[in-house]
Amino acid sequence: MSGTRGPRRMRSNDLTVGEMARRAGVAVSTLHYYEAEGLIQSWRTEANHRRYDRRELRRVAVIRIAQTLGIPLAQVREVLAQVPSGGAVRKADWQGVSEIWREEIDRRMELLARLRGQLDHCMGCGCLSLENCPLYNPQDRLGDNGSGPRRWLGEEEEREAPPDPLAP
Amino acid sequence: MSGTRGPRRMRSNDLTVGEMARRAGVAVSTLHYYEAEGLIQSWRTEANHRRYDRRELRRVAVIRIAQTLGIPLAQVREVLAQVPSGGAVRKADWQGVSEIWREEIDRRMELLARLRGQLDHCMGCGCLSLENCPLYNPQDRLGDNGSGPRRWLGEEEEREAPPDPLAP
DNA sequence: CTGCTTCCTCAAGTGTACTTGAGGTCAAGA
DNA sequence: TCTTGACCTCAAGTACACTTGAGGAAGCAG
Repeated sequence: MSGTRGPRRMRSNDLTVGEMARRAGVAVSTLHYYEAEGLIQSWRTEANHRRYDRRELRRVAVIRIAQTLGIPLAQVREVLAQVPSGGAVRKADWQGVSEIWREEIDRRMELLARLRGQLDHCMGCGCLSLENCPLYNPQDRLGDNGSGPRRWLGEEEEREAPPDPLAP
Repeated sequence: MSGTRGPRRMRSNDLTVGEMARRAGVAVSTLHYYEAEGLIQSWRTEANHRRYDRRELRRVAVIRIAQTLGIPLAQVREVLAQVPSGGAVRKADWQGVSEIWREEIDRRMELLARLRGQLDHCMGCGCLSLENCPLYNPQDRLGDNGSGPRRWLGEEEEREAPPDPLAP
């Protein structure tokens, strides 16, 4: 009756991986992964099954938001490190996270706005074919740092602080 | 004098890979890669060296813009396919691209704005800990399609059109 | 007790976007 | 002539964010 799919709980109201996965909208394997990466935490039952404090859901939500923004997990981890996983989570902690994220969002919105401007200007007038277009010749080199894919401008800026290649 | 670093050109004013790389702000290997992926084109000298029409620079610029936005190369390829690589490039072609991109940018800006709103609301009031938060429980499943990483919402939307998990 | 589902671990695979390295060609300058 | 630097190809490596698969244990329903 009260348990069409209310499974294997039988003790606290903590969540199983399956429940977490359903509720957070991610795969079970993703939660395993996040845990292995130190982004979320769980305790184990005697049978070695994971149990999650409901507050971990909040963390997963935040991680997902960040992913939507294209923010790498390493950065997410740093930010989340400010909010202790177990124990007394203060609202202020989350508000701190919110503010950091807001800045990130603002930064990206600004970038998008600038990009749109560039598109309108450069494409509209054809100046992309000329050398003085800021998109055309952003920095005279950008492509020789590090291995693997580079995600978004934030990363480059940290390495050698090359002024924003898309600056007006 | 006029050629402190004006190298191996000796015929047309087309660009070598090295020149392209410098001007576009990418690594030579990246240009090789883009070419292999069908995003840009070159012709070869007798020595089998690549030469690029200057217009290819425009393409690289566009690709880079798209990358900044996190748009996968596959999508970029589709869009660029509208603009023939060699031959008569009409300004209208590029304006078409510009418009598609603009939509993309607008979409993303809207998403960012909504995310910011969610952060302010959910984090500020703590509703992420409740089940009726749209971020908290986006779709009840999202994590079981396809392999590999999923980049951004656009991809999911195409697969099964799950209504935007971040809709208000 | 059988069957089903959920869970566990660990290793390996996947997709995207590149980079790195080995081994070699080609042309111009000291 | 020798060396240097730019170029070539092709295979393999790398980073990120996961997923898949093998092999097995736990727990509840009938």
